This record gives sequence, C-alpha cells and structure tokens, in this order.
Amino acid sequence: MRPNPYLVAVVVADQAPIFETAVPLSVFGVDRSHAGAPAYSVMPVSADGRDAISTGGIALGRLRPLEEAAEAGIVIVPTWRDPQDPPPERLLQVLRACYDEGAIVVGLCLGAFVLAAAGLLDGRRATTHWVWAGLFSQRFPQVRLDPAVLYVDEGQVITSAGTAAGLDACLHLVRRERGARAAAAIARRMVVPPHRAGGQAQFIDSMELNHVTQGPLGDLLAWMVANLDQEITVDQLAARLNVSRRTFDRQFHAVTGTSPLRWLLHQRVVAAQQLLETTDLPIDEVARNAGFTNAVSLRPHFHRKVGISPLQYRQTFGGRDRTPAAAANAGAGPRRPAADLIK
DNA sequence: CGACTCATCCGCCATC
DNA sequence: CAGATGGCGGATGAGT
Repeated sequence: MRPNPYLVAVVVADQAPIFETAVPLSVFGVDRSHAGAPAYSVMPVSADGRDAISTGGIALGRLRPLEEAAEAGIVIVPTWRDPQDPPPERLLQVLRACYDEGAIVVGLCLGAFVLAAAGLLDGRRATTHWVWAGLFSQRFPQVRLDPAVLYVDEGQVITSAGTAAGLDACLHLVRRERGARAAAAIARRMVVPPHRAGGQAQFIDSMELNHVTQGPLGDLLAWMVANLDQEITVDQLAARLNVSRRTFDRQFHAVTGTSPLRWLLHQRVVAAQQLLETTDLPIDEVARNAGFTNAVSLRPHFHRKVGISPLQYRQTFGGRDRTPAAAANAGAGPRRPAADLIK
C-alpha cells in the first residue's frame, strides 16, 4: 500500500516530554483547512505498545499500534524520554520499513537519536538539541552533526534542534511539500513566524557555553568568540591548550559536536548577523569585523546558514523596525539565553 | 565557472 | 589491559 502523504504518524513515547510531543500534533493535527492549510490528519502511535505518561503525569491514551505507521506518508518521532535510553528494536524496524516504503521520516529534538539508532542518518547531515550534541556525535560518529542549525533537511529524512525548533522543522516540511502559502496559513494560526532565520547557536549564550564546557577548552571557546576578527588556525588553538593537533581535534569534537573550523565559521556568521542587526556598517566592514576577509567570502556562508543574503537580513531585522524581541536581542553583551525566548 | 593550492579533519595505528 | 595521546595520510572542501 502506498503511504498516504496527508497522513502523519506521530510516535508517542512513555515518559517523553509533552511539549515536544505536542509540536507535530499541533501543526498537523488541527484542521485549519478553512484558513488555507492542507488537510492533514494525525495518527498518534505508541512507541511502547501502551499508554504514555507524559510531563506532569498526564496520560496519553488511545494510541494506535506502532505498525499502523506504515500507512503514513510522514512519520515523526517528536522526542525521546532520554538520550541514554535505547529505543526498542521494534520501533527502529518500523521506522526503517516506513522509510523503505517512501515515507518522510522526521526526528525532532531527541527524536534524532532514535533516527540515528535506526541507521537512517548514516552518512547524512543531522542536528539535535545542542545540550546533547557532544553525546550524539560520540554515539553516532557516522552522522555528520551540525549542532548550529535549527533543522536539517536531507530530503526523505529531517531532523531538528531542541524543543521549539521542532515547529520550524514541521513548518519547513509543510512549506516544502505544500508550498509557502500553506505553511504561512498554519504559522499565522499558531502565531509563530513562518520562517525563523538563524541557528540554534543564537540561543546559546556565552554563560551556557561555559556551563557545558568548563575548564581550559571552555576558556578557549570564549577566547575564540572574543577574537573572531583575528585569523585563527587550528594549530594555533592546539598550541594554546598544549596538546597535539590530533588530540585537540578529538577533544573539541567531543565537547561541541563539531570540528573547530565549522564551529568558528558558525560563530562568525552569528557575529555578522548581530552586526547587521545593530549597526549600519557597510557589509564589507561587517564581514571583516566578523573575521571574513571581505563581503564576498561572507556571502555564501551567510546564505547557507541563514537562508537569505546579508542585505536581505539587514532589511528584515535591522534598522529602525525594532520589535521588542529584536531590541532585546540587539542589546550589547551576551545574547539572551534560550529559555527567555522560547518560553 | 574551473583549476589550483592548501588547511582541515577523521580513520587508522603505534605508543604511552 | 583499557584508555588517552599523537603521528600519518588521504579525502574533503574552502579560498584564490
């Protein structure tokens, strides 16, 4: 049987947080067809073969058997109870079968761990909640983790960063499959932006950064952020820690989930975003201040991470149009922590 | 664009 | 032995 592209199976797991679980149910499970949204239907399936107890002890019942996910054209694992807890083999088999039948498989937040365990991310790019990036890359070295972005679209497989980024991924999927108008209709009803620019690193402030990585490497990361306009080579960084180049690469990867250069590049794009928002410096000047040689080298990186050009970004987020949120973001000093913006 | 150069980065293996 | 370290080399990819 061909999977139905308008049927969305959501894998509900016992002990999984309710917010993340609710994200795909809210995007796909509410009929907004009168507002121009596509008429999806949602089928919650049980990851464990029983009712699920979620955050606050709320019971989620009337879940369908896992196997019925085979009918769905989209299968979403919205989160998982604990990244340390291996998913049941049966769940992994079902996900692989759905994939083989042509369904789009989505792992939001910790759901990326489940997709990776099923082998669906091997050799592909993916993301997950930044707190677990180190663990993820350690556990799944065959997956190319990008802990900096909100979501990664690999065609038949999509993964997203933590919590609210699941919304971005779901809306992206709607936009991709059904068009921008359909996605906008849903976003408008949910009162969220149809497309958020910038990656999840914008929600990691320097304090959190040191929290995750105390010690000499944490200091080094802080130093890198403070000296983005300098030319930084990996050999230099290794020398600063008094370890060999190879060991540095390994330690850096274990902590951040990425390689030094990719991490640095991302910080530079974020710095450029901030400068575009808060200053009127010419793009070339912005590029140099963020550590790029000129505007030409900034552009492709910026576009790849943010999705729009630096100039478009300034026109959208910079200048006099200061929403309260933008003003809060634009302040000097460390960026706001994730909680303030997501809650 | 395409060709070229060079740093990066990651698997592999020896060593501590 | 177990685990961390470091050197080597080749594929990759960024910059010119």
